[in-house]
Amino acid sequence: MDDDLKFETFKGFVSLSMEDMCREIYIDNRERIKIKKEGVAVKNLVKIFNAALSLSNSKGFDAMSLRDLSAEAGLSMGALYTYFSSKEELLHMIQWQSAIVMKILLDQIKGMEDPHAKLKRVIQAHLYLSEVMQQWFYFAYMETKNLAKQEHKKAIEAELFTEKILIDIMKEGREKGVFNAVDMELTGAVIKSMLQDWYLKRWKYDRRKVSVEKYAAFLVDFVEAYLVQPRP
Amino acid sequence: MDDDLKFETFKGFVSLSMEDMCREIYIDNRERIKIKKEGVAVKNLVKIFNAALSLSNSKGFDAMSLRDLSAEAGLSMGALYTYFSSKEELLHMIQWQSAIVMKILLDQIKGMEDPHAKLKRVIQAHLYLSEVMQQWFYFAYMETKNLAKQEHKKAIEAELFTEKILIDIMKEGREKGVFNAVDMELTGAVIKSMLQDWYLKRWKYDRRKVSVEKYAAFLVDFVEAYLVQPRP
DNA sequence: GTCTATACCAGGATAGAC
DNA sequence: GTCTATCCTGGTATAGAC
Repeated sequence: MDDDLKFETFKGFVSLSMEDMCREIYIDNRERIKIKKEGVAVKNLVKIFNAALSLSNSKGFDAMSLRDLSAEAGLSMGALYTYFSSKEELLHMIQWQSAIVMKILLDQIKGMEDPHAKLKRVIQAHLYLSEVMQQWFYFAYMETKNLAKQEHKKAIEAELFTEKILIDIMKEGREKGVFNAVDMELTGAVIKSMLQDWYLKRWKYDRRKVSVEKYAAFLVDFVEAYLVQPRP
Repeated sequence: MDDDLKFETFKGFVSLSMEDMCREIYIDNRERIKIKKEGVAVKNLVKIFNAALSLSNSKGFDAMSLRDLSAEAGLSMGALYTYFSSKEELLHMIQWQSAIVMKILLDQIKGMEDPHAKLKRVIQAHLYLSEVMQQWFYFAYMETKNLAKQEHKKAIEAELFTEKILIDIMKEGREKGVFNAVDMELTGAVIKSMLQDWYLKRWKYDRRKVSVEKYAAFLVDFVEAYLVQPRP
């Protein structure tokens, strides 16, 4: 099956480690960040974002005090403020990154023809992406409500964007006669919810020792059963 | 179809309005609450919980200050503290209620024999329940992380409890030979995630004008397709 | 039973030494 | 570039008048 994407392969060609992310954040915010040596800045940003994600994902961004953050990151309060000018700015920096990454999804299905293969690929890519960046995805989901109105709207659009990709694939499959006629909006919505479950309930899948590849294979089966079932 | 439960019917025999909930909370906490006239107490609890759910569901429980709450509920700070003795106690009072309600689910499938009917009923009942108590379910999901360790554990058990119900139905169906052999843990997990999506993404389903009955019918179809598909 | 006034502290943010 | 010391707002909580 050449439409099958392995997790290891995927990890090989995306550069999304904590350091990759922090370097990108640094470059995007060169003017605002007071530290000018890239090496120093990236090293500290890694500490800051690791600490920030870990703390806010366990107790909530709002409940995380900057003193907590300072202790966990091993930097003083003063040092923190050379990387962002307010707690809210920190929130936006984190939120922003996870949104940007979505474009990777689109790349993954470019040039594919077969709707079955395309559906499978988008499910795999979404899960693999959220596996590599679990903390970022979890944060983005849980802290949406804390965003300012405009940013909040953008987050909602990001969710609908993924659904749109799914719906387009279903439409194509319908036109080519390989999928059933179904309510595509609802189908897209529930697929999305099952994709999200993977990064929202890691405690559950970890405990049960379900790998991301297994979950992906299951999900593809599950969805295909509905899309190609023989109808009476 | 006599296994079909209408939303209106369901609403008729559950008593879960805001006033019902607050009366129950009052009775459960008679000693702690300083106000002794039931009529007065329930009236104010309605105001308090309405305000608390609305505020915390839009900005997060932690971000909601008691000054906010006081203004929204139309009661002074002093008055608030006659109903609970700390913000944390308020959190627990809210969290506790939504857990208790779960037992209604079990009642709903008692005495049913056919696995198909049972599955349908549990999906409908779960969705209807979360429809009537949307704010409570949303709160319980989003604020789990703020709970003390022990309470947090209880919340997780509640999630696994619902899955257990689903898994038991699948087992029964498997034994009776009416369902396929599937990975029941994974299937239970994704059904749960789709049930949760209904109360977590109300903005989406409202916007698309999807009724709870329509969503329920869709979900039943979707799941059945997987459980009874002809296998090669 | 309810309010106002106030105590007290934690949190975000910054100035200035090193 | 980083730290310590400090400012001050806004949060939780309570005392005591009505």
